[in-house]
Amino acid sequence: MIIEDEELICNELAKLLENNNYEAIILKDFKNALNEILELAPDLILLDINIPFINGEALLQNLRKESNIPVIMVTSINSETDEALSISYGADDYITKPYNPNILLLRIGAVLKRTKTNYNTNTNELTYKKLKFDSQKGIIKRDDMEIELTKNEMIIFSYLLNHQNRIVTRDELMTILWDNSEYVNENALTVNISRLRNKLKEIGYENAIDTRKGMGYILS
Amino acid sequence: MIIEDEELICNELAKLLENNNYEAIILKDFKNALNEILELAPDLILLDINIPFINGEALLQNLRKESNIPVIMVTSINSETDEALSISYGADDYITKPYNPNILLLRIGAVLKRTKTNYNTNTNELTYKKLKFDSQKGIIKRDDMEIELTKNEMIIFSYLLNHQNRIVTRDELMTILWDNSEYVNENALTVNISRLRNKLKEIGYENAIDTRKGMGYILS
DNA sequence: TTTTAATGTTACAAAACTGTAAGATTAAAT
DNA sequence: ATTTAATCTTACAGTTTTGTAACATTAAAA
Repeated sequence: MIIEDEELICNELAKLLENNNYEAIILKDFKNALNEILELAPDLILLDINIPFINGEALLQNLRKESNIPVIMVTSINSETDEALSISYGADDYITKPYNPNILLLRIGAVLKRTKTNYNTNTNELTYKKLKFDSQKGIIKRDDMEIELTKNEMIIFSYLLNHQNRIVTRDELMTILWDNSEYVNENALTVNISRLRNKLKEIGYENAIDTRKGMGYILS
Repeated sequence: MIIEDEELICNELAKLLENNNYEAIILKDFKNALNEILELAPDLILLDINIPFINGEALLQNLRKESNIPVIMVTSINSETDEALSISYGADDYITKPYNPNILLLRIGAVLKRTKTNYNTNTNELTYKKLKFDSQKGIIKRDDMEIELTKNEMIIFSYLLNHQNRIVTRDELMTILWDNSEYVNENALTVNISRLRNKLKEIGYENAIDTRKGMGYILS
């Protein structure tokens, strides 16, 4: 979504984006910007701070209360001052006019890469293989199947998910579950792992958690 | 933390940073980079991709599995090609050599601003006033006080926190709590709100949740 | 001021969660 | 092949969580 008052630049930008396989929307009704953004839910916003009727910074601030849609700020101020810095509060990137088209594309690509998931404030979903994990509600969905995790199961699964690449030791898990792992039965962890595995099995993930005897567990 | 092989540039950078009230560490042992980073836990990393012994991209990828410490990629490739784009996977920003010191400072400031919290994979903390909310464990801390929320309380509190600026309707809360709000007693929500309020009171937040009769609730 | 609908509180029982213990299974080491 | 330590499974009981119902309070409307 392009938010920019100079029509010439708008069209130029839209053409550039469309030539590079992006879909471009030009926002016209500046006064209703926030609602338009939230309704259209663009993947990324190019926001000129110097547009009439609205204060770009304020718009960004208000937007950030509702959503983390990536925003690249466009400014015609060429100075490298604190002013330019302040612009970037809450923005994912910024670029100064006149911009080099290739650099702009590069930055758009980079921002999209690093924010490609989870930019709605309320979705806390992580993805693993084909399943979706809502770490807020503790629900895992796969196709039309769904399981509900308890708090402990959630903590374990989140941790394994965040460390997919390596073996997670039992001690680590004990620590994140109970902090002072001395007061709780060693077996409590094993039982919780067992319960988690049973639930994962329900949605077809028979061997998701792999035991490495003497070392720990790993998501496989 | 500066990861860069040209000593001249290293020192120049360190001086620049220190003159601007940052603390600079220069990484020497490239082969042990990942461990050093994780141990020293810098607030931000300036990473040159073209350093001997390690592949900057691979290092970034491995780092990203463990932590979201902000990384600004430094590249001497001046071309605006896909190559440069690929560099930015997982990086928070990138800059090409030779860089303008002021622009670099600007970018460092911007990256720090937008990532100032939560760059460890495992902390899910949101902040509201003086309290810290770990949405993973459902724990709210204020000073040395601490309360533990149940799943329902967590869902409500998270939602209010993510919509601090506006009134949240009872219907919205019913929907996020029970999806099909018809099967559950209207009063169940009221009771859950009540329980949440009691807990918040325990840590000194007497009137955190404000009732707007006929409209909903708002965090005040 | 009185009425009314919305929201709050409390107590309670059903359901879910969780650590323990006892015995079973497994993989590595001898 | 046997032993051993690590990990698993199951049943159980104490604890926590949760929706309901009955009654209380509040703010807005009449």
